[in-house]
Amino acid sequence: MPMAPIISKCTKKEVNRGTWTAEEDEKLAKVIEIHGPKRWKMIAAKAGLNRCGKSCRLRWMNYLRPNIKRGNISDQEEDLILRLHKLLGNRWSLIAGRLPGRTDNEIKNYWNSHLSKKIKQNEKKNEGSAALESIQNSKLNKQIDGIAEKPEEGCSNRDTESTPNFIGDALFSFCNEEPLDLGWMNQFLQMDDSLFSIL
DNA sequence: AAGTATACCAACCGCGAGCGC
DNA sequence: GGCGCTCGCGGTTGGTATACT
Repeated sequence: MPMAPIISKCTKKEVNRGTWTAEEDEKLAKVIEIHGPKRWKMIAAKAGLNRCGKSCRLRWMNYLRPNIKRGNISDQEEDLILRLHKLLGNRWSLIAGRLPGRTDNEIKNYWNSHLSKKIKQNEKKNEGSAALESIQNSKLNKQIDGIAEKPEEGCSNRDTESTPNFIGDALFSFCNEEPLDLGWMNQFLQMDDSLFSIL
């Protein structure tokens, strides 16, 4: 019978909860600078924060980490979220991995507060599954207009036949690459329609 | 101006996977 | 193999800001 220690569940009564203060952020950042973003329990202790490791990790991942982009999700990012969600479902961390500077929490919040409503509205309007397509296509058309036909450099040596292996491979590769610029996004937007048709 | 509803987002919670002992 | 610990993920909650009546 697994009996996890109370402390690991962040339920210790005397642990701080709620919004982080600037002072706490500063302390946490300093410790992470020295020890790196791992061993969160140790980091929480070293920082002298009355927080559990889990809370420290979350704060770092969603707020303090370098290169975090906040707010103003662009049309292009929104479209990418819609498409990746269609491919991956609620795999927020995977989706966030394709959006440089965005966190899984932010994407999840954005989805729950904006996109899910939008989709529901459109489903009502269009009566069914064609709704999502219409949102995506209207946006996609705007983008595709500007996309050059030639493939991105660096992908030219791939076997581009649409075999199931290639698709799985491609998806896997997209999910594991370092975040790229709009070139990647365009490449993805060009090819994921073929993924959908086969999947 | 005051009260209420809604939107947004930061943070918490529970769970499962991976790892070392 | 069992156990404890750490980490990461996705769902949910709660506080605050803003809009509306």
